[in-house]
Amino acid sequence: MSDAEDPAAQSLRLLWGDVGPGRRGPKPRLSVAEIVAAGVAVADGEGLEAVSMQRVAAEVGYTTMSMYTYVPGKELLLELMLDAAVGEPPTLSAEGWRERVEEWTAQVQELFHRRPWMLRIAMRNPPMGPGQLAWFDRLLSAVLDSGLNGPEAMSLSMYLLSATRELARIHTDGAASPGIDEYISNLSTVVTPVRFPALYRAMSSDGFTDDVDEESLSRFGLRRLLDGVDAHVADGSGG
Amino acid sequence: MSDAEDPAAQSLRLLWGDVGPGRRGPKPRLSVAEIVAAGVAVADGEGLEAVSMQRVAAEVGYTTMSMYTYVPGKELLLELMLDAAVGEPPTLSAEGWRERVEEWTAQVQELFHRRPWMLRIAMRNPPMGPGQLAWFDRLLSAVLDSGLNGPEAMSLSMYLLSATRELARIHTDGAASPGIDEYISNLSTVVTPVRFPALYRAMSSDGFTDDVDEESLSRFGLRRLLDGVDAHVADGSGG
DNA sequence: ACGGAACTCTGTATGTCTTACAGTAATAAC
DNA sequence: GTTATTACTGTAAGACATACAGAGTTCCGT
Repeated sequence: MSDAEDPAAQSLRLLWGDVGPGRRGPKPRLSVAEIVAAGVAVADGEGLEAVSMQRVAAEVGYTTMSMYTYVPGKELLLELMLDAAVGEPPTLSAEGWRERVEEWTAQVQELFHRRPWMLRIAMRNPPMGPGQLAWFDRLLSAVLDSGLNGPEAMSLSMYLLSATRELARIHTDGAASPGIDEYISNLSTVVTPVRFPALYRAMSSDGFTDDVDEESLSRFGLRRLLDGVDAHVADGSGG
Repeated sequence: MSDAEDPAAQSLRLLWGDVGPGRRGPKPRLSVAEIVAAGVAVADGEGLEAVSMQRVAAEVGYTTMSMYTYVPGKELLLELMLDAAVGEPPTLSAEGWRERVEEWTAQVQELFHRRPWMLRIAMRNPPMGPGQLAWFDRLLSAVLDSGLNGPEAMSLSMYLLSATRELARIHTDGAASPGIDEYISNLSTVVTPVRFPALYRAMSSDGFTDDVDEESLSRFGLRRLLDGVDAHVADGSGG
């Protein structure tokens, strides 16, 4: 950590845990992993806003500045937390590829609900550490089984992940804020047929409930997406 | 702005521009709109990180604290900026509903590329001011023309918007950070067939280029989603 | 064995940030 | 014209990231 180093390279090295052996000074009494775990614990317990260098340092029992021995700054710490927080990727037990994709989706949703702070880390660099890649690999595996080729499966997996992630963010936005119900009902006051015709039409149609829960919202889109994959595969190869 | 007020109600009132007439003190020399516009200008020119109360105040030519006369805090200012920054919703000129959805998607992408800071505002409350709703209404209108019913069209529009937004975020993550190419090539070092089998398979298949551009990435997913809609509509009503 | 390089950890300090609070001036209601 | 209400200013408090210098620790080369 002494030499000036490309931030991207630094990010990679820390994410993938290269240590570099045979170092001269005193034995480190801490580790990057411990610090990252402490950060995750703070975020879990008190929210992302409570994660400060001082708070994390207090958590591990060292001074604030000693954190900088292990991690070059807060931003990278957050990246590392993100990758650590995903945990072990799920094992998909369902039979068909479709079912496995749905199973995967349910698992990420569960993760995002358990750790909503993951959805609110503002980053400037593309992270994709080992943890996130492992999850992504599981999804991609299921999607590849549909018969899509490599780039297609990649695109589709990214699309699916993106939608799921952002929907979870929107959902947890609402869950945390009080008065959300009031908010929505106030909103319907303002949705007039002249100003927002489509919205008005959709909201006054049969079977529209005010509270659109994430589960059903996400499911319909996902099903259509997978239907589209089926159609594409049937069209392209089988006939 | 004197009384204690529900933050959600405050949010709504400011987003929808209720002023409340007949006030007693001196005439306001500024307006919420001016302040928000200044914030947007700063974010456009110098990035979201440069947006501080002091910087915005300097932009409009008043003291930092005078901002708090109009806006209760920074977080709400960012919400207002988000809703203002979308601008006028696009007019969709294409014929078929599919083409109009694709046209809409291209327009949001353009918007997100032009103002990437919109994708990095961390919020705790659901915003959905008039600006965002207007955009959403246009999308929903096109989707409704497919034949989906209200809740279905709503779900699908949310799904589509979410995917598009998150893909844009990922893309602009990469675009801003230097050494991204190096990053990716380093990454492929670490993708071994034993650790990430699906990823390895997908990446070594034919026609895989290292740089997956957002355009094609997003397009494939979108097309499958719309195919799925076609299938669903044909299945449900027409026969 | 020993000098010094390299490293860990601490304490202090600086600059930036949000925002609370008190004060001053202006305006409209009564 | 008195008074409540509001706009705006100045100061300052408290949180925060992090630069820097120093003290102590360990290992390498000699």
